[in-house]
Amino acid sequence: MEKTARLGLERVSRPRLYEQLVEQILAYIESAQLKPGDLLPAERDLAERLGVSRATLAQALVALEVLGVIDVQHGTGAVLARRPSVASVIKGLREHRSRLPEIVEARSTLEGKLAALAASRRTDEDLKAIDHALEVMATEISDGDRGTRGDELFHEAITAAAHSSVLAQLMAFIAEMILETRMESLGQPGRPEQSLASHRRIADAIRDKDPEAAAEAMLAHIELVSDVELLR
Amino acid sequence: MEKTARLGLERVSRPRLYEQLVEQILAYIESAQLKPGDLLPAERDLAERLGVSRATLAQALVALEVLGVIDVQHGTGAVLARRPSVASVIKGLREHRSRLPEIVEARSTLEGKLAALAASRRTDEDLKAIDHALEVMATEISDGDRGTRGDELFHEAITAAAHSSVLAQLMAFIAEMILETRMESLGQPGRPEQSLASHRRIADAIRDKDPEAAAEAMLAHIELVSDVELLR
DNA sequence: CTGGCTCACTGGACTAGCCTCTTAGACAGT
DNA sequence: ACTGTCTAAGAGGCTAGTCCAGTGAGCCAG
Repeated sequence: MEKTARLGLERVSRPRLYEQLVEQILAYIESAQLKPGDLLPAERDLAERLGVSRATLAQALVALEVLGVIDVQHGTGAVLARRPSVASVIKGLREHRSRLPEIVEARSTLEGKLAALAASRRTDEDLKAIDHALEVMATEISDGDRGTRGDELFHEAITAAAHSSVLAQLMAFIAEMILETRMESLGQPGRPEQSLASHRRIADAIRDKDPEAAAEAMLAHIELVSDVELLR
Repeated sequence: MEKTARLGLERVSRPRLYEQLVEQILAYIESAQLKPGDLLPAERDLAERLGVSRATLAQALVALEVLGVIDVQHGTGAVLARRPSVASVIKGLREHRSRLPEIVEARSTLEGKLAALAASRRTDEDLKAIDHALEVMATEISDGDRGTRGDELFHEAITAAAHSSVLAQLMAFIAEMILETRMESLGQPGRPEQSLASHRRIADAIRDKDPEAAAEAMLAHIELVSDVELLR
């Protein structure tokens, strides 16, 4: 991955049929004004209408099930999940590919909280991992690199130190969004030295077990990084 | 759905083969110490080892792809996604089914922010939807109900009023978790009248476009509701 | 009216086969 | 030797056909 990413290239992942089907079915649900609890057409029927085999349609249905859009019941059919919002949100995300400000907003909300939790829950091992990340970043920068690996490690260490698997999963979600929207740079520091300095402030607050200062430092850090990114 | 849910019953969704396969493959990845970038065994091979057909295995792979665990490439194979953390987090969640405190924590973090955003971004239509939810809840309560539908509407209206699809999706994620962990009650008010009153405080702060008061009121509300739930 | 049975319909899963894509290695030509 | 081209093996993508297993409406006997 490293080389291709560095070159800005990315293996073009050919479209899979089931992915198209997901889109089409989502569109159908909306156009047909289907409400939660309603049934999708029978598999054999749908497959014929969409011009694909049942096996492929089955894949699309699995995807929709994992996404939480439908609930497939043996003998009954595919019923729309009680939360239609999920479908529309996913559709919305696919459409305008979540704009940058919203992602920054979500990220700062979560990471602010994570920093505060890390300050109150960190163990000595957590702190060691955080310090290690700082060292890695410092070494990278002195080598002329941008310190992206250290940056990544740092945020991962803080997430781990917060000891909240739910919030951690939400962060993983956002990280995925950032990748998907091809805004990898968002996770990277603008001016390396400046970024490292604000990392140190965060780490110090966590070391001192000061939740408010940690949250504040994290918010300032994200604002700094994001501002720089927005200028491009 | 309504009737069965009210009775605490739930249609036992028969296990699907592909779901078991997802678990097995996840376990295999861990046991085989596979790292990001590594390849899973070939489909034909894996299918034979697991004793299923390729078509079924393909469904499991689609599920893993949607979950962000792997990336299937035509002609090459299924490669582990660069973020193995996602897999382990998902696995962890499945195992200990995220304890209540963590979910409350995540929910209050997000909803506090959502309330603040709603206060600064709400349109008149948003406010109308919020007031409508309050009315529904009031009607339900005076009818002797617990006002769950109104409660749901209220939180949905606030999420919508915040105008942040990213945060909205994260909330949808948590809502799903709550459902999956069969802690539906978490989303419901403890003492209906008390809950309604704190909803009104939140709504007033949003009406006045006071972000800080809105966030504070929301946090107080969630604390109230959660405390009640924890006593059981 | 009730209980039990049947049958049409739904999804679940498998098999066999053919297509396209990727890649390593053989084999030329330089 | 190096380099470019070609080929074949092996990977996933997709289809068609078949059979199995739940679901539920409707019929019919008690």
